[in-house]
Amino acid sequence: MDALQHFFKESHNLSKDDLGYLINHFEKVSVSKGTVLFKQGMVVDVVYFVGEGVLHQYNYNEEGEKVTLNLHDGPCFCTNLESFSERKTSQDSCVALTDCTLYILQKEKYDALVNTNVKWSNFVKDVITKTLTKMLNQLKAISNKSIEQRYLDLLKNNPLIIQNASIATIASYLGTSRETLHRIRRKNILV
Amino acid sequence: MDALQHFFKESHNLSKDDLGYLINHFEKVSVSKGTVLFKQGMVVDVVYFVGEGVLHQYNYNEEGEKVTLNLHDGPCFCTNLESFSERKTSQDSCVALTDCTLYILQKEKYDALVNTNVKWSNFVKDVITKTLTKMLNQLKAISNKSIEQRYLDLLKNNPLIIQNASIATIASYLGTSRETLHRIRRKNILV
DNA sequence: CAACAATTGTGTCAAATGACACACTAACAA
DNA sequence: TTGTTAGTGTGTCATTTGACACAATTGTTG
Repeated sequence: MDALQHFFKESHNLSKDDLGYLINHFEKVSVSKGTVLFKQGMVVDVVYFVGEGVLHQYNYNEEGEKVTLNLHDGPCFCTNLESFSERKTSQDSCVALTDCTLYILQKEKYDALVNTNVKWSNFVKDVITKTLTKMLNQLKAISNKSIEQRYLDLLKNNPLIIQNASIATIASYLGTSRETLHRIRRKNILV
Repeated sequence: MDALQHFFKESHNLSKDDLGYLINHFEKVSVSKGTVLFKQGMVVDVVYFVGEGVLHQYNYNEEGEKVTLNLHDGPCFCTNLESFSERKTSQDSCVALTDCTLYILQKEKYDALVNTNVKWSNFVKDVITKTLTKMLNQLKAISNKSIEQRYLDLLKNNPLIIQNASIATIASYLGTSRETLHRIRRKNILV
């Protein structure tokens, strides 16, 4: 439970007992590269916490092209939130690009946690609030950056993503074409 | 309290009593065009619910250019979430582009609500979850659309935004230049 | 009304991009 | 080994875009 404990210790103040209580809701698993974590058409009834490894979340647009929605590089959460919280079928799929250490939170355990008492409900509320805040800040940051700068940032901050995702996947993630990303790569070959 | 009641009735199941209890946390105000709702440097200690009207949320990038973060067209919530939830100073500002009917939720009232009991804490958690879900879906939708399509969607779904924001503001919101948006406008003059 | 500022409309041009075509390489199976 | 497949590297070209410059229009203020 190492990575998970570390994450909650860093991001939220919890007593030792509370931390133990929380961690008990998760189940640690190791999955190998290529494992499908969820797939288009199913209801995603778990939240994954990625301890180590890289996940690829994607769907297909009207033209049938694969569109990368997210490249998760632990430590972070990964799920299809709408599917999880409203029990809808997912339009996204998620596959492990590397061997991964994951911590699984089942929907029933999640529901039990948020109904324990007001403290735990507020704790989950705060985790979700932080997730939303983080996403808003990322969007702000992105809006001021060129594709090239975003690629260089990724190279610096998330080298595992660069090493394990194909150039086409990264291009789709950055919202550009494979060829343009290749030009950027060639130009920055020394970096 | 019309627009606010209507919003919560539509989006969440609440008994009459619960709806009344919730609504009591808000204060209805009318503001005129040009009113500053919050400003860079201050701590945003309220959440606004926009009943009617258009708000412009923006900040400045490193080059000192105004960047539009959001154009809020009621009914919707508007705040700086990070500033509100963590009492940090805001880097964003927010101005009314039209006369507006707003419903203000003070931070103290918010804190009181989420600490009432597990039911209300979970209610707020669900509102935030829905907000996050909605944003993720918008991002998905945007990633498949051209600037032109997004402009036409805005014209169709949020005509008040088109009517009240300048072409430069809308261009910034869509992530393009004033000139390019003008080309799109000229091309679709008949629409 | 005149003067001024702010916004919008427009043309030109260099640069960036996407689409297409195809060669090259690596990994893997038969 | 050979063939196959997926992924990557590369060149060409039409199109789109952003930047710049400036005209036209609108709105505001004295």
